[in-house]
Amino acid sequence: MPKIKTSKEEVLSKVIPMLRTRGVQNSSMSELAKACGIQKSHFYYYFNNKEELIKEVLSTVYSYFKYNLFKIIDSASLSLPEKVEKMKLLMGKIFKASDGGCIMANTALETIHLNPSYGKEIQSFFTDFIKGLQGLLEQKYDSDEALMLAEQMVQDIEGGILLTQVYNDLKYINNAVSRMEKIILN
Amino acid sequence: MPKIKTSKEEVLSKVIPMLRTRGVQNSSMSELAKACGIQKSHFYYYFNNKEELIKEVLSTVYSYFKYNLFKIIDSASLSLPEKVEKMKLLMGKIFKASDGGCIMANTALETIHLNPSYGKEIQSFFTDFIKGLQGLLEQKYDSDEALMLAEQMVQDIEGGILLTQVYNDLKYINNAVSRMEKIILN
DNA sequence: GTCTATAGATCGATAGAC
DNA sequence: GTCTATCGATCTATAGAC
Repeated sequence: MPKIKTSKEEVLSKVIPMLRTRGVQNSSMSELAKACGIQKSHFYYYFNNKEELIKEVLSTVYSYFKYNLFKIIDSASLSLPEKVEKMKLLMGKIFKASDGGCIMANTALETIHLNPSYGKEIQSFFTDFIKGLQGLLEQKYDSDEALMLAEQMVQDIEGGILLTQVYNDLKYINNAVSRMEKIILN
Repeated sequence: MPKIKTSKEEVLSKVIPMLRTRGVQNSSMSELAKACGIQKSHFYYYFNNKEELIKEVLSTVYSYFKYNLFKIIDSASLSLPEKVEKMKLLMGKIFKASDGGCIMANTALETIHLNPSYGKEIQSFFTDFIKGLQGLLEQKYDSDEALMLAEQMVQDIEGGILLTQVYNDLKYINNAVSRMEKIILN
């Protein structure tokens, strides 16, 4: 029997798009395992239970987002338009609308009133998202106004992700991103 | 056992807040029945299956929203500020953030990639929501710009409902509503 | 592969209104 | 005696977990 090593990272990367489209409650451990090409029992070798799996998924997404976001924002070499362009690419990766939208928003709405244990990661994600945009805006606006605008942008984008899925039409998320770009670049 | 008549409407009204907070998948027929003070089996006297129950819930919410929305928008006797004020009240009823936010958005994100049968009602809801706001805006903007602004408002509000739940802080939805008010009233 | 709990769903029975 | 609202018991499938 050849031992093919499946890494935890590999499992997580296969599980994330599944959870993003199907949601937490609608994804059974069996389905998730099958999507990874492993036995369900092997899943419990990596994760003690489903809740732990979800937590690791959320913290994986969060870490990835946070690292790349601040790499852009804090870069000394990038111009503002270049930063905006890279932000758009990053958001495109995180918010695959055709693929279920924003896993943070989806998980928040699905679980927040039932299992608060995911709340910390979700809050951190949105806090950093807002902070990142605020940072870009502070080149042209004072701190308070930058914060308010950043919050508005995140709301616009998340609402756009919702409508994009409801109507299966990318224009809503695209419009939100255009508005963001226009305000940041003046 | 005495014969106490429970109406379908009564059942729906008790089930709606439950579904709004807990979501579709997280609300079992037993729990829903218990919340109504009836046996699970009696639920199937009113609804053939869970899917039918959810459909009736969504169409109840949609009908209520649609009727009241256009009663405000199309009123000949109300001034624009009065209309905005009444809109705010209506939205407050539909989007009880402390009670789970927007059942249409929640259900959309939870089910859209799994059970498209709820899609029609959800789309109609958002279409009317946008149309209503567009109607108010057309007193001051041309039709195209009014539509774009209305879409932006809905996205801002829905994103605000999300953040309000994530942070348990009403400021996000309140800010979105303030922005809406300001733009409509100039 | 097996455990246990629970999901959605169905059935038959019963108590009263007509 | 039938019709209507209700309940308790039960079935089958599948969930998470080991």
